[in-house]
Amino acid sequence: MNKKATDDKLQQDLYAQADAAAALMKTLSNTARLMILCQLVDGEHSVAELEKNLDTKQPNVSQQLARLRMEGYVKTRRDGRMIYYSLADDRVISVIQNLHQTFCPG
Amino acid sequence: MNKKATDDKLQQDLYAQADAAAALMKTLSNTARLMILCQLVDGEHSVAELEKNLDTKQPNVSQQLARLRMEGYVKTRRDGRMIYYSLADDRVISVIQNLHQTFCPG
DNA sequence: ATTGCTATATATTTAGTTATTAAATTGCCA
DNA sequence: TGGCAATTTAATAACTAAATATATAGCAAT
Repeated sequence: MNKKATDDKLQQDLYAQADAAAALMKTLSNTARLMILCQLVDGEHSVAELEKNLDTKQPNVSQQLARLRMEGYVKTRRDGRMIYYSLADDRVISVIQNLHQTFCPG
Repeated sequence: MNKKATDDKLQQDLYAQADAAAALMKTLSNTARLMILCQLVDGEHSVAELEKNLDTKQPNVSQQLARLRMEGYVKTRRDGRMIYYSLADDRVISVIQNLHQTFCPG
């Protein structure tokens, strides 16, 4: 593989990583989703618990949770009629913790 | 101030910070914008330099730069006919560096 | 002054997102 | 099995962003 080809491969990887990062950023770009993930950093919560700390109605919470599920950022566990959500992606934890330090210092 | 009022105030601050963080996430949720900001972490660059490493056309780069300017995340310096961009917000640097560690480890 | 390059702006079309209301599941318990 | 509670799904309306093409403006050299 010559120099140019190596460069192209590095560029491709860079784009792939940038796309992945941008996709995560898009997921975090909604206040409700961001706060859901924040709450999940310290462990699992039921939908009702999550909803309590959000300024939006329950079906919207559910819609955002559905998106987070589909994207693989959270996983669920059913116990009776309650559904408990928890984080399923280490990168999310890293980014959320960094955001907390950056935006809520002290 | 009673307990409830204190709680409300904390909640308000939390929402305000969450909104600010979500707004930054939205800005970073576009691959072109994200890569522009990545490039600026190690110092200022002209539009032409930035464009070279992007997989999009010039008007789009310009459009994204305009948005970054408007949001106060970058500042510009003119030298002749070139305009040099650099970062203007410390929180962006923090988040980008964290993303780099998270998505481009090693 | 006009050619060419760099940078930015505008317009249009297309696509995606968000929040809301209403209706539908799913599981528990009397 | 009838009813309530928790959650999801569906449908829609209002908003926001994207890409593309095209146009404008500043500067610099010949």
